[in-house]
Amino acid sequence: MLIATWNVNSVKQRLEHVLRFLDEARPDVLCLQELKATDEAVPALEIEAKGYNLAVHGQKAFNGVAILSRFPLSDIRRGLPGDPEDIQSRYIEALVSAPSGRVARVASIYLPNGNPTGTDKYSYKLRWMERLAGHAAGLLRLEEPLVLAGDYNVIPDARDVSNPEAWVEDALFRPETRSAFRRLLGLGLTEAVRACDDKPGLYTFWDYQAGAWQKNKGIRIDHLLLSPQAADRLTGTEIHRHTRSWDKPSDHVPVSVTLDI
DNA sequence: ATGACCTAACTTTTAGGA
Repeated sequence: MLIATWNVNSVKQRLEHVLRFLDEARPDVLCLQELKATDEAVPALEIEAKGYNLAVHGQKAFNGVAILSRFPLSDIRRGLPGDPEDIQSRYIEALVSAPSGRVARVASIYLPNGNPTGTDKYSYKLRWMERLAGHAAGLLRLEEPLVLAGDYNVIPDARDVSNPEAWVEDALFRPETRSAFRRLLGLGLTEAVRACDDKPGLYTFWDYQAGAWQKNKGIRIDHLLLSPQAADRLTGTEIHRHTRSWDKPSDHVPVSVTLDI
């Protein structure tokens, strides 16, 4: 089972890119973030015409997440539990049933950016990460293949950024942020890309500004976290960097895992 | 070169992103 995640920075602006990726990579499941569209505004017919089922948690103008799947979806949950006041659409999960009869539970996550630090935006990010840890702990007790995929807005390590000195005060790289990410891993989750490759300079995002792509000034912030039952079946990962050179690209590229499910 | 972008919206400027 090939499971991919991609922050598309507007699903309406990026529809042709999404359809092209579905044709090229043939993912069984694709998690999308930053739809920047309401449920009704997501181009469902075009996606379904490619043979995908669609579960959406949209929002006007900002945020918005979705799960696309070639296999049936059930147990769809919209919104991260833990704060009834939180109306931002940043979390959706579903149970994917493969033809083999095996299942995988998959979540599409758009973790808050948190900048600037020292504001309520940063405390919201840290609170959101604590809520995610609480929810993940519950999911792990199900002891099933689980993939928490998305834009975490976390640079886990200095080797995941081209110029770490410039990022030390940034909400994506601050010690508290990285510590919260490590706590998530400490629950028993495996970060898929690092389970397969420890090279520095694996990036998933390059800013639109200042020629970041041309200079390869990237950061790695899009991750797939696996339960033990998923990690046991991990056979490979891929960062689909070539999509960053497409015309009018997203600033993020897709990342995928292959699981023997 | 302390430069340089992109998106949505009750749009012609502002907020949010990372």
